[in-house]
Amino acid sequence: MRKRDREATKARLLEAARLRFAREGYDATSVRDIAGDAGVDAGLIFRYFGNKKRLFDEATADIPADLLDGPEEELVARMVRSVIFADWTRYGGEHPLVAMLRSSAHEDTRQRIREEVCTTYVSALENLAEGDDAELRAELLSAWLVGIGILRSVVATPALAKADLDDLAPHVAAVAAGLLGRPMSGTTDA
Amino acid sequence: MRKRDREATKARLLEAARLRFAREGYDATSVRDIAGDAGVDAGLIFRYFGNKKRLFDEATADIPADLLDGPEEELVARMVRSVIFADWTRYGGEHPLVAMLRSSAHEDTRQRIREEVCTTYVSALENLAEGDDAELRAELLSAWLVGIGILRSVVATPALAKADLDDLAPHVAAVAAGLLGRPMSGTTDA
Amino acid sequence: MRKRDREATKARLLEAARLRFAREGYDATSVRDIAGDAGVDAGLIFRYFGNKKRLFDEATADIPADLLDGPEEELVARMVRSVIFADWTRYGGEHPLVAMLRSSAHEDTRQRIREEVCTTYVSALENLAEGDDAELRAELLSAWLVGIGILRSVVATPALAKADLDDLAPHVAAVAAGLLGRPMSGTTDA
Amino acid sequence: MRKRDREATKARLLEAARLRFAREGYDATSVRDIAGDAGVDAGLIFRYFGNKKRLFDEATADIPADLLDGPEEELVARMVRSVIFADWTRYGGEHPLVAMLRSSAHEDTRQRIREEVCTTYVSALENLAEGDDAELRAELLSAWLVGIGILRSVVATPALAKADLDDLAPHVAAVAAGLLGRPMSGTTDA
DNA sequence: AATGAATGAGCTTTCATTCAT
DNA sequence: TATGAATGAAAGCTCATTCAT
Repeated sequence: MRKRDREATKARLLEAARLRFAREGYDATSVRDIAGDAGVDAGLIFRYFGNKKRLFDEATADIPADLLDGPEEELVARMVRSVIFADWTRYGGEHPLVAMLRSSAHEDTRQRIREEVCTTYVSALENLAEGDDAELRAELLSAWLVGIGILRSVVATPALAKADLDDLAPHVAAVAAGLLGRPMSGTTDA
Repeated sequence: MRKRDREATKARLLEAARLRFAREGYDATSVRDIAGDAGVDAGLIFRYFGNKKRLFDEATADIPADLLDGPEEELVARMVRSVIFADWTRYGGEHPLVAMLRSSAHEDTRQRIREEVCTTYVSALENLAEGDDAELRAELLSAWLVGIGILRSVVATPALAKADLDDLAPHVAAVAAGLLGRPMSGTTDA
Repeated sequence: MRKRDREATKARLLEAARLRFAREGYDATSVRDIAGDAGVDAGLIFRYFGNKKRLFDEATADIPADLLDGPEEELVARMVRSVIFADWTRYGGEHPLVAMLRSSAHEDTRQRIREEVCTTYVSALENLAEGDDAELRAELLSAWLVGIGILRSVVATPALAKADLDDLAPHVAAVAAGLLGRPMSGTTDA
Repeated sequence: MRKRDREATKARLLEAARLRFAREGYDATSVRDIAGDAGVDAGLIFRYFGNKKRLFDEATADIPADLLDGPEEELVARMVRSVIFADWTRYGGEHPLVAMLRSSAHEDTRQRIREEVCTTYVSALENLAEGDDAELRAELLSAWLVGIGILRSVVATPALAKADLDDLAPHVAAVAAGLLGRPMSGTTDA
């Protein structure tokens, strides 16, 4: 029996859910796993969140988006940092989008990923792209970010897994410039 | 006659397994689904393959690799074509790697994807990259391919979903050149 | 004041319990339903009544019995009126006995129905029956009343569901007379 | 492990289901109870019947109706015999309709009872009733049969519980004649 | 060797009930 | 005392897997 503090318990359940869902995906995670991690009874999940799906939605709902704060030419660099160097401890060390891709068997989840990718990444990049087919180029750049996230944390290829932001900087600059048609910085100030 | 049937049945099971696993992922696919698709009893899966996991491994083992046939400067273009335009009917229309990522909840699968990505894509690209950190650059390019495959078929972002090879050609050339440090073609002959 | 509230809350819980149990039966009614209807926390049910079963017993304990007030020859007519035309709003519009039959899965409840039927209906009718096997005839008449209640409100057969007391009057007189061996009225004064 | 005979197992499950549902009602019966009674695993219920509700429907579907075979004036007597003296061992010793009333919390079941009562009892009796409001009188007689069944086996009132067909014969004749407006026999040949 | 009946563990979810505050 | 957080035992149902025939 726990601290009998509703908000704290909800928070612990969300925390545990985030980690499990991120690491193992929706189907491979049972509500008992999550409740066990949180140290409470599984029944509380249903009392507090209604059902497993809603817990998932709530647990993966808080993708932060402060990407727009800062100089335009550093946007891509900020995105790379966000995708692979930010502290996503709560999502098992991975970017939430990469984590959610684990659960992409369900169309619902795919739709949420799509919206997230489009509103957060593609639309921001689209504004920077010169010329026509800006949307396509923005998506191609987003694809790169997603691919980097996956290769680094899901697949764990050797070089990417141990690279740091400085290692990536020149390549970020090169690819971003090539796709957006304008010079971009590979590093960030922060 | 007996042997024939056995082999034919195994083949049908593998075929069905490939499609189901690709489209719905490992967890969301039941052995009964697969057996049903193949028109045989589920018991045969255990007789022939031992268990579900081994069926999965066998079903996803045949990623073909004729990528090296052809001019070097078209390698990346061939890879893009392979990732998103080849006829992966047997894998539900997606590249096998993308399909396998659906089932990446299990470390086993991740390992297999890693091996595949490294031996087939990274190593081939590494040979083309000039200068040091060739491996990292090869991985970054592989990441792009993987990301494109995912955004196109899993996430289905609008522009990528309807792009064809010609739309991508100039961007392929630009990015590949930027990362590999040498001029690359965006199209293929074939 | 404290006591007042406690009593008022108990009363509201009993009220809500009566309706739910009557309409949906014991098993299909949850203590949270009842507490919700009464606007209080479910815990109070256990504080006040001990457990669900005792709440049920208490909620269904007050079957009124003013059937004996009035002329003897109108007794059966009064019973019919009581069974199907009285205002059993508190029991979901049905006679409490019919409502309790919904919960007759438990022997306890059956016993309580038996006592109620025997003390309230059978014994009153037995006094009116001429000749021997008076008890049997009284029970047969009680059976009719129960059957009418059930067909009317549980099963909802078409003719009975829309009949009023006048439609039934001649048949009540005929059957009562046939079973009791003496002339009975089919209508009541009230 | 049992005899590995699908039909025999299905039959045993239906048998066990009939008894449990009849005695305890739908809600109070668990699929594990039924499977336990039948000596097999509960999973088979879902394999063979789909779900609990369909098992219930199938288990209670076989209400026989040979009531029309025989002389018209003995119809009511045959019905009484059917309701309370036939060997309903498979339904826990009660007439299936009475047994189904235990599960009348669900509108589905009520509807099935209504149809059964109307097509089997009311319509047969309606043909015998003279004059107008024949339907109402047929329903009133059906109500009596239902009431008798309930008082005898659910409530178990003393006189009815130990009566035999001969004890009831004169009363059957009297009530049937009173409601149908024509002489009826209280006994049957068979 | 092949079929499909049977199994049992585990899933999400509900519910009566307890107990800390 | 009263609130509501927490619990644990079931419930219906699915699934990979085994094994008699």
